[in-house]
Amino acid sequence: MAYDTPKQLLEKAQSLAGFTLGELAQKFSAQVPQNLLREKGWIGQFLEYLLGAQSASLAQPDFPEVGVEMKTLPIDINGKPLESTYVSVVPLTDLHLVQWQGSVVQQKLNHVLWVPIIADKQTPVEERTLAMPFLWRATSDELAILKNDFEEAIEMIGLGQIDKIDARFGEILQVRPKAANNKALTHSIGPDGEKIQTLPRGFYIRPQFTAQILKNSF
DNA sequence: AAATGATCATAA
DNA sequence: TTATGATCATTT
Repeated sequence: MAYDTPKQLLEKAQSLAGFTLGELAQKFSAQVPQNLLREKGWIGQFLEYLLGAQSASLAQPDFPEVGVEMKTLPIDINGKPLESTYVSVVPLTDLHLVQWQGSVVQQKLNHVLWVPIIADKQTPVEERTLAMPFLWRATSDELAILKNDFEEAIEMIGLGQIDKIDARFGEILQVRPKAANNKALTHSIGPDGEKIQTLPRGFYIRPQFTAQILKNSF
């Protein structure tokens, strides 16, 4: 399944609105996990399957043919986001080669298909309901903040300050651990340009910002 | 309650 | 190992 336009993808996604994950799973003979403890990405992967995403596990948008990234977004009954949104890994080496333009973050956030799911934790996974998906692009103001957050993080890492960055950095885009556990290590560079070991990190969008996106879209 | 840090599954 | 898909769990 390939799409000719973002709108075609949007309409496919919108055709799923109002159904529960259990109903959708039954149609496609999929098994819904009892909880997400051991399958935290199940909902996102199931939606990729339903929409026919092909570029699984590649550092590019889910639907490269139309340039759209799909993100599931858990919300409560009032439409408030329940979690941050993972965007991509944070580059920790060869920072001199990294620019906002062309970065994985920029490419993915250029055009996003948000798929909100009413997913209060007390609701069993199979009873969680898809809300109305919508396409989103950042405004020029939002884009400027995203770019600034990205560039500040990249600059600090380039200066060997990765271990000075915590989740409080970034107005919209934050940097948090993204690893199997807190013993997992990868390479970065230290204050004197030497090779160091550090925890892998990811860029995440703060829930306060996705709340604004939702508010502006409905 | 919100924010930060830790963690789980899977593919290539 | 590093990328994807994220949510869990503890701290503030």
